[in-house]
Amino acid sequence: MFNKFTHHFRRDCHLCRRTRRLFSSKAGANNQWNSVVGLEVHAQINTTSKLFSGASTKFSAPVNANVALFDCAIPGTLPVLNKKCVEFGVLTALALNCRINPVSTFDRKHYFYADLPAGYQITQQRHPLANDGRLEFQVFSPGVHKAPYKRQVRIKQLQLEQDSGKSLHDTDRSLVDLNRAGVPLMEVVFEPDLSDGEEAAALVKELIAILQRLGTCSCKMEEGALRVDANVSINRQGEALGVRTEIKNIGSVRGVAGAIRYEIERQIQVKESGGAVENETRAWDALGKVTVSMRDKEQVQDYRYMPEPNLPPLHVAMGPVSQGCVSVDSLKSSLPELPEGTRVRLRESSGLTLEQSIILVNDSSLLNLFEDVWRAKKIEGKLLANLLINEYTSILNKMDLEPSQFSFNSDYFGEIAVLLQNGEITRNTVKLVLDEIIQGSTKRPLEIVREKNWLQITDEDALRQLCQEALDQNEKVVKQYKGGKTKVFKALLGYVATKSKQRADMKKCDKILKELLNKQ
RNA sequence: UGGGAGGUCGUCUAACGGUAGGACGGCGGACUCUGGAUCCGCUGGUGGAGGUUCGAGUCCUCCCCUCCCAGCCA
Repeated sequence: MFNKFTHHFRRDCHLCRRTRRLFSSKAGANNQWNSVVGLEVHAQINTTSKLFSGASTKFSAPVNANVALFDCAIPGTLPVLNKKCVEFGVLTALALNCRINPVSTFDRKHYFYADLPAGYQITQQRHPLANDGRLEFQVFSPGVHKAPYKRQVRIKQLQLEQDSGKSLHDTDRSLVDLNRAGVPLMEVVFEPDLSDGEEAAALVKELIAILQRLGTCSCKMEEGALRVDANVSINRQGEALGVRTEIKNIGSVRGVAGAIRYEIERQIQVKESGGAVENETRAWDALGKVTVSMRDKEQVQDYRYMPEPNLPPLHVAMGPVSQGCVSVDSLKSSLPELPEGTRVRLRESSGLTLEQSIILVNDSSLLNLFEDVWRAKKIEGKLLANLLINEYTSILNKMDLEPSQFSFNSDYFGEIAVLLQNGEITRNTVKLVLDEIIQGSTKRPLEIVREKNWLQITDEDALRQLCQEALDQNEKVVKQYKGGKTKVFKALLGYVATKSKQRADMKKCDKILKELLNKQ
């Protein structure tokens, strides 16, 4: 079930350098180790008010501005469950193919810390909102894995819980900000079905894409709206699973891959040198690119779980009669198309490649533009996708714009694509026309092309004339070519391209030039 | 981690998307020759993987690395 862990040596990889250094005295090859990775994801639910109080969840509010009496545990205050949180939780669980539990319950998880005024966190330990999901995702990391491949991970459970407050440590004192206390959280617990950091990062990316499509979480990791903890262990092929460590403080998708990659290597080194991996919590240090043991988490603490007496069991309606409960059926029917569904559809009905479908789904602006043009014009999908991914993105980059910051007229874009598809303009001209329009021209592409005389030159005689001129004007290069240095052929083509102002049909020129050279 | 700037022979530095050049170093040779001089020749490079293109150092995606500024570390 688990893939063999292999890490390909790269000279410029710091990890490889480190590994090689530490292994230098050992004959240890690391390729007989399996690595097993599981994730726990905390996602803040995208509601305007908190899980059990009416306080705002706004991120950048002044310190302690979003605190209801309940949030600071004033005696006598009671929790009131936010229905929206349940709906979003169920919606998310459905998207993750979970089994929704008709009845779930809340528990108190006790621990002592300054930013937890009640002394306990309300969570769903014993009977969570949903169980037993599964998610398929593509692992696409060019430069690490050659080709994209598919992976499936099981979801153990999805539960609702409160976020804690935040402590700010000064040099001589600590301050507490309770704005985050009670913010709704969905905790998604994945089964350890992954085998390396790249897969884990790909899973997090897919989860982010899904949550954003559903609108149930902003997924801004830099704001802590989505936090990932990873469990990592290694074992020899065929043997029992190893002792696992838990990694916290992973602040980015890249960090997910980096932290797990490092931790696997670290555990291999520990075991290869005769040591034992400890069951401990480690923190990812993104600067030093290492995981370090968190001393304060050394003692296993007893959370003293107990049922939350102030909240009744949570019922959700499974059938057609909802009786005021959250209705699973109606949420199910409101599920939008999920990212993987879009990718499959793009491949099957528009003929895109796997990579094209992944890139478009990663950017909703590009995707929308693609869909609009695709619906309106008869254009080959691959050609259109490449145009968007390469030429269009290139121009936006040059202007320092994100795709979402510019709204390109899809009608005009379609016209450009048709012009290219029909061979009326060259790919170089496509960029020029795109540029004109982004710079503010409101004319139709066809009009621009006509006005500027940018139509492609395909006439054989005209091209032959251009090619002959290239030979006549570049005797030295021709001599080099005849002498066997055939790569100078590019220089001759370049002459033609420049002379024609990039309007020549270069495929034809390539053929004609070769003919002329062989004739001489 | 975020924002900014970068990554081409060992080093420095060029190449509207069209033959990857030059300088220094290194190696070899020449100069009737001991010069730390001069000249000639050779050596050697696009951080990585995919993609677009007739053609990629240059365009697209992702990854890696370096520098600057600001953070973070219940």
